[in-house]
Amino acid sequence: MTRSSRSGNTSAPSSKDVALAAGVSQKTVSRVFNNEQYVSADVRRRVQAAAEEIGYRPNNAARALASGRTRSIGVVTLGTGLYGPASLLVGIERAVQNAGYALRVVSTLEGDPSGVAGAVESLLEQGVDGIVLSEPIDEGPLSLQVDVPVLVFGAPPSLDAPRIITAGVVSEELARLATDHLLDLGHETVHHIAGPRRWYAARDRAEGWRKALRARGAVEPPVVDGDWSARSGHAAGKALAGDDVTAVFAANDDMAIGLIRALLDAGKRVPGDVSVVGFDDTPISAYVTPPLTTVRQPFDEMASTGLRLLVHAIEQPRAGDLDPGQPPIEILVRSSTAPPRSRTTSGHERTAIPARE
Amino acid sequence: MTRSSRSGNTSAPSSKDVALAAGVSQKTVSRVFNNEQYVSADVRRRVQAAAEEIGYRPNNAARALASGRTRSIGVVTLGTGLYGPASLLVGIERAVQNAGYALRVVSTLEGDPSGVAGAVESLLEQGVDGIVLSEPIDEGPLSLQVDVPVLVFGAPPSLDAPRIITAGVVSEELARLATDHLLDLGHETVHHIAGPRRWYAARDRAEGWRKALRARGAVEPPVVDGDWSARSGHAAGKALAGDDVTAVFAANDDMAIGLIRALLDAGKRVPGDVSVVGFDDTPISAYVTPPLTTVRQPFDEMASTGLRLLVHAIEQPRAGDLDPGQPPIEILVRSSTAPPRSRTTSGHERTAIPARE
DNA sequence: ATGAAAGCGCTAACAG
DNA sequence: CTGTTAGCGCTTTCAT
Repeated sequence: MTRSSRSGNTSAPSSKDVALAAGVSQKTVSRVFNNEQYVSADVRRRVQAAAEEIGYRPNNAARALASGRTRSIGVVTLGTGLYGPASLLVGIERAVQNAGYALRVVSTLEGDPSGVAGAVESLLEQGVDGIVLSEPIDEGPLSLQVDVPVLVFGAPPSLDAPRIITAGVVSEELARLATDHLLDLGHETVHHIAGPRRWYAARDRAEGWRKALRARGAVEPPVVDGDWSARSGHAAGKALAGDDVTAVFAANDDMAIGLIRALLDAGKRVPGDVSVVGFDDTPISAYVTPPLTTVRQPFDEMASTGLRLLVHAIEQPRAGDLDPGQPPIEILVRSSTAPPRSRTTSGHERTAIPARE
Repeated sequence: MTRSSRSGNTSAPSSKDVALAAGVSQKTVSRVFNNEQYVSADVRRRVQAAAEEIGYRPNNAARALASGRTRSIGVVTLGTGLYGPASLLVGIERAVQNAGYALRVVSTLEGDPSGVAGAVESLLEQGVDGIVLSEPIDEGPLSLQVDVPVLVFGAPPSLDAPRIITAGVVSEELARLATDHLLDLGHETVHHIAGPRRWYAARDRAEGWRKALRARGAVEPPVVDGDWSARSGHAAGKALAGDDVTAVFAANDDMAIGLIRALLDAGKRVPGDVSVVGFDDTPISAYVTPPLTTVRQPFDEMASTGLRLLVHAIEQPRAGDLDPGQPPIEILVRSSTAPPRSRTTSGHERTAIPARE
């Protein structure tokens, strides 16, 4: 507990110090701290006691240098507070720790062209056993020579790595689910407020929406572009409020909320005049006015599944890839969606919507 | 086994390989990559070309081992998607990178008693030059022997470190600002929906609210406990809707939104019958119904200022502490607050409750 | 079941 | 301006 202050202000104790104190060789200390076999219980105890006594902490830099492995995973993420990326990062954090790895994070800035390549480069210098690319924006093809496995959320970029794993891309299916819900309620078609086109997620969601419309032979209204912000949803709403729009699928909840705000300001009722579906199931979406029908991405599932695959690729370099499985997806039907007014008598009071699926 | 034979399939190239290729000593390569002076421009160019040519990347583990420094900073954060902690983490990420350091993250789980100590321990093993404790929950006193400077957001825990820096705690002032705003509008008193008491931020906000009330001699209604979620704000709203409440300060925007939902459901109008102020300025707060009056924490400022101090402590161990300065704070007045409906301004003054401190 | 020796790739002193 | 010589604290390999 107490460090000898007087004589040895000589940096942190090393395994050699522990060995000396325990009366064993340095290698034996190493064995104990790596849980290797062939150490007698007695020696193990002595070493542990000595280590505790002098406050020994293994030095990971030395470990990494000698072994070539760091037991750490690096993640490249967009440095933004947006709900999707942030939630995924939280899931990755947890999954990395659960797997017994340390986490190094490098964040990129939207609009920085060399961002992703530089971020990967920096992780490689730091030394990581695997990389998670949670970079939602298409910054063009990367050509990187990476010597560790890479887990990619979003579209796989062109990079040269021993193993590339793609995980949990469900935006398209969720968008179909959302659009189908509105169509099922009887709306003739569904408008779409999309995210920025450079985002993979925005493209996937628009694509899912488009496919749902086509499958029913519904007309495909022009996409309204947003930037994920409530502000942009609000602007889109002002544009849409004049038309005879009855149903809108917004590519995230924030835009849906801005949209609803604009609709209400324009004297429309939601869902009386216009039904709205969001995307994300942000924590407040059930409590806004009206409570928002939305779809939920299984971030934790995506992160833990993805990480399982990545760790497998790290630890069994020659084995085949595991089956990623299919993450569960769901739609949360709340009060922002209803059949179009023409099909009901009174549209504006809080009507209970039969969940249909 | 010798490395770097012509076959080239032997692990990564080292600075020795670069030296060989450039016809200089290994030390000179090191000089170039550390931007040391006293390297002729010509040699510098040759080394850089050779490095590029053979795809050399410095090995940070070796660097760290030899120098005792890692140029990395570790952060302990609560593994949650909550707006506050997540926003602060984003700010820290950016600030750490701007300072030229790498970032290691360890997240803790709410309710895990040994979490923070274990997290710090793990960072110390990984090797970091400084630590950021962005742990919003009071898990009781820590007694840790840490040998690097520590930057703390929230209350300083009891730990033994060469330098402890506390940064940007402005919750209390912001809470006063929020409460004063309602009082200034003419409300007799202000109710408060608080966060969980184990959170420093919750306590600070409740304290700011309390001080504002006392300063005016307003009665201090019992605190309503929430858990930051819109759901809990909703529950609090149901409880409050029966009483003759005219003004509420919620400790975050999510609870404010849940509260408003409950108030509206109970037939109250906001701000007609009840004024509500939130806390955080979440991105959607301007677009909910009604647009929410709220206060904003300057996360980016807090992070960059804190980090400046931390880096200073790392790089100038013997210099005094820098002046943290005061982060700017502001209230965003939107449409959820108004004067009380019956400005009857009864002549009877309420007696100030005796201050207990 | 334990130990000795030899580096991992780099930086830290010193030379020159 | 450039090179030489030692390690940093650990894992590896090979003995015992």
